[in-house]
Amino acid sequence: MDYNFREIEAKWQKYWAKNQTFKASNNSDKPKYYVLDMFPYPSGAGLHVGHPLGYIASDIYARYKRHNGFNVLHPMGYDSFGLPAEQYAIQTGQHPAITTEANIKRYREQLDQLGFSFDWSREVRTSDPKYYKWTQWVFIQLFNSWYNKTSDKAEDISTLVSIFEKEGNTKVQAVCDDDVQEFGAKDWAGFSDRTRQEILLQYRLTYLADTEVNWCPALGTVLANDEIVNGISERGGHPVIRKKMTQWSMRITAYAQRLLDGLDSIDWPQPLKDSQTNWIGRSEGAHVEFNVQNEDYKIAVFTTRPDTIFGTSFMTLAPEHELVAKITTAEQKAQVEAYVEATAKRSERDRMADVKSISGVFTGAYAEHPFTKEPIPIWIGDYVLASYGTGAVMAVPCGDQRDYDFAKHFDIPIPNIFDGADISEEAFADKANTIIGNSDFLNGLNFKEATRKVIDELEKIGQGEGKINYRLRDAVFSRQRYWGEPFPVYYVDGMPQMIADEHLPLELPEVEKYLPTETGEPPLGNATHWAWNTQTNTVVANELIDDKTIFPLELNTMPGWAGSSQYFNRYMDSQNNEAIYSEEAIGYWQDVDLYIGGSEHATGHLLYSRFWQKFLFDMGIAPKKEYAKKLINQGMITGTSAIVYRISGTNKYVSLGLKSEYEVEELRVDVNLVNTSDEIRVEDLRNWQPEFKEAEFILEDGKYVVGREVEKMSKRWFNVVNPDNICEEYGADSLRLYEMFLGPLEQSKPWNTAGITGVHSFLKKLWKLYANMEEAVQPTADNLKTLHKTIKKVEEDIENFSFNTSVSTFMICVNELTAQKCKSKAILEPLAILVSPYAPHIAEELWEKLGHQESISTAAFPKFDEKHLVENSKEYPISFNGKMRFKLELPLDMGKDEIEAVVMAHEKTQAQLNGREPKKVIVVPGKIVNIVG
RNA sequence: GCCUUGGUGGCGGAAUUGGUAGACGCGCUGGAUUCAAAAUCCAGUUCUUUCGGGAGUGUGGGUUCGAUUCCCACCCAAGGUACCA
Repeated sequence: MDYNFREIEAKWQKYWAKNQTFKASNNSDKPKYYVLDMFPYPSGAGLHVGHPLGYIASDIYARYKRHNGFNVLHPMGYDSFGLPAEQYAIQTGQHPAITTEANIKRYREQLDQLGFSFDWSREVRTSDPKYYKWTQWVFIQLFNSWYNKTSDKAEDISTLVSIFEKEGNTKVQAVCDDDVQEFGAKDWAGFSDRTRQEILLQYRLTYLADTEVNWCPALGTVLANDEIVNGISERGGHPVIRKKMTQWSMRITAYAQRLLDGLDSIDWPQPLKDSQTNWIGRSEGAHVEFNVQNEDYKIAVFTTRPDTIFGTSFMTLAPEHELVAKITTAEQKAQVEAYVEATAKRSERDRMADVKSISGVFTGAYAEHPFTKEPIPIWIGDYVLASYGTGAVMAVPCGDQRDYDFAKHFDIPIPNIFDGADISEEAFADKANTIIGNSDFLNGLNFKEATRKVIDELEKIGQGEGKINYRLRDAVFSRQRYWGEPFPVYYVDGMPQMIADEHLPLELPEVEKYLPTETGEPPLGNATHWAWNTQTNTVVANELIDDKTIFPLELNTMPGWAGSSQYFNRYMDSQNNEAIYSEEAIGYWQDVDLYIGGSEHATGHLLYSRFWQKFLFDMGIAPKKEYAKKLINQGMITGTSAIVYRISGTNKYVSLGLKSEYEVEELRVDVNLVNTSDEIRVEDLRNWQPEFKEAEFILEDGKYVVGREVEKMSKRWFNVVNPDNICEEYGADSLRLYEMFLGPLEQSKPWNTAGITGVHSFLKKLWKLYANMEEAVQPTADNLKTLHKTIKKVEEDIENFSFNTSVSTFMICVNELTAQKCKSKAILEPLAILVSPYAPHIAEELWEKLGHQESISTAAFPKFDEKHLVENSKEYPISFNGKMRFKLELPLDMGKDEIEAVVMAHEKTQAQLNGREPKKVIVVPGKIVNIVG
């Protein structure tokens, strides 16, 4: 009987679903193992062959762990809030929930078709109110918390209130806004309720703040940096300005140090850890305050080089700095204002990317050097960013290249404060070789000594202190979108109030239009029923708002990363409606053992989710500080575009081999029309798109051959390959094997469907092997050697996530067993288990043929036995000067001297030496012989 | 610029601590089978050669009996990222 993969795969997919084969139990005597994939955004385009790469790898690992006696949790769900569904809604009026539902259905069909061992009973969807109830719940917990630097963890806000009642805020060590006013216990007692709320908001882990955003007035919305090209919106080409907006923020900066420290405890790829480290951007230095001459203002700066303070010859403020308007002199006013306005039009990314042009304006004001009391001119320049540090720089041109360039450009003096450094051409930034000179009490000191000394002196005069600064900023958590989680927040007298836990979820309201309102409010401003009745605890019509018992609700929604920040924990008990998850569930599963996903999430999802986990840990809601022990990045699969060549100015197309004879244009055509030999059927092309209908084709050898180009898989290049067609033609097992066979999991690699015939015929050969199986036949020594060699290699490969080499190993194994005419059940039975994580359908079918009633998924993984691999001779490579020239079979127990004697006496050795006398003979028993000379 | 990863036949890739470079598969060539094709099977396939051999893992050096593997310098590609003070 032939290998009928269509029948087999359908049969076992049905079996697994019916028997809930992969349903994981929350209590078991077996050790637990949690394998997690990054859940997909269900886009309208469906899955392409790049998506399943990581899912196949994690599925192999999950199945392998089951064979090794683990209780495996392997869930899947959907990150189903997002922009594309909203864009589609704006265009068509179709509710995003409907689009999303349809897309999920298609994703599910495609995923099912690939035979993954997911426990679908635990599925989550971030857009499902039953799920986002808990996203809202975490938000409320964050609101009700503050960060206590003394205990170095988040605590309930009530502990902060009792500190305020006892002693005010002068002593408390808390992470909070920069501009909090000091108050005592008496003050606190006298504050109105509203004032208290305002103060507490400055300490909460999620808080309202005015944040700078890229505002596009024409689109009525905020844009991300990458949605802006050359200062105008990518969509529509409208102007974009920097604008302050009141938004929710997450005080992730409170966790900066712990997020950094935690990296040491997790097995994540080093490049990923590096990018998180850089993103957090810890730098040690000093906070220094400069007085403004003749004014009562102070300019605070952060510097990593306080040792160079005597080299300060000017200061630069970010154009947005709040002091700019206050200190600018009348003569400079026009120039400064023009510059500030020009800067507001540039995006932050723009300003940062432009390294070459130097611009800035003198404010006319002077600061005063803290030690020399000399005047220092204050400039503004767009190379200083308001959002980093204090938005002001003490410029030391002799020690910093940017300051140097700025000084040169504007003819500002460049005093040299380094002993023996030449600064005629460029700044001297070498900390290690710094000896300070020309700097009063710092003279003769090196970087470390000078830094310590200057910080001491700054503290003495009350104008500075040592400080650790982080590049990491608090994360803006508001989005002016419809298709996201609503905030469980209503406003009383402008102050945010949380809806009580028991009334969650607060569900998204219906709206007529998904665009911002005419007054520039977010889409939820279009809702007619979006007010909170505090008596009935329900959403009611807006016209009922009386600001006594009925209040307006928050109009922003949460960002994309909200729903993905704790989903890995929710899977542990995803159907629980009473709690985010039960203590028993998380007590059993603890954390993710293996997480597989793309590296593009390095500083987004993978950082924010670590932050939430640490918060949940502080609150006693999660038992682990880090939620994923091990993480692996899968590489991207690139597409191989197909190109046809049109003779310029005609409707004639010429085959690849003949294109050099003409002047041609390259056109990309659908790769699915091309066969494995890069030939395209002209008739198919005519039917594909109207422009080819009447075209003329110039063939070579009666064929039209296309050109190929490797590039990102994208609809616009027509190079997207869907798994569906491949499953139909070759089966899921072939696709699974082929995706793994392509190359190392972490590397990006091009897709070319042609090669799949190799793994497909491997499966056919495997199938054939079992057709002649005979129960009674005893395995030969060769059979056992082949089997155990394979067990050893496959086991090592899976442990090392080297799935591509296992596929080769299977091929070698089947080739050898076929050559040996192996019929023994004692060999074929364990072989089926070895193959099963990779090609589960065929493995189940063969397992059944072997006479088993139960699914192969729980069969124990075969045990490797060294004794079958013991050899007693070795084919020694005989090298001359390191180059292998011939081989010689010798017993493994032969000694060094004896080997040398045999080799030297050999006729081929003599022929190689051609009369020369060898200088040296290296013999490594069991490995190699090398003759030098 | 910086950080990270990578560079091996026509292609995807393999080579476990430095020890036979090119496993395995695709493609290609030849053959068997077939009326023919598909499918299947067999043989060959890094380059070069005077058929003895010689060269060869991005480039140039180095360490070593021996380097794809270790060290130094450089080139190229991909991804990330910053006027970060």
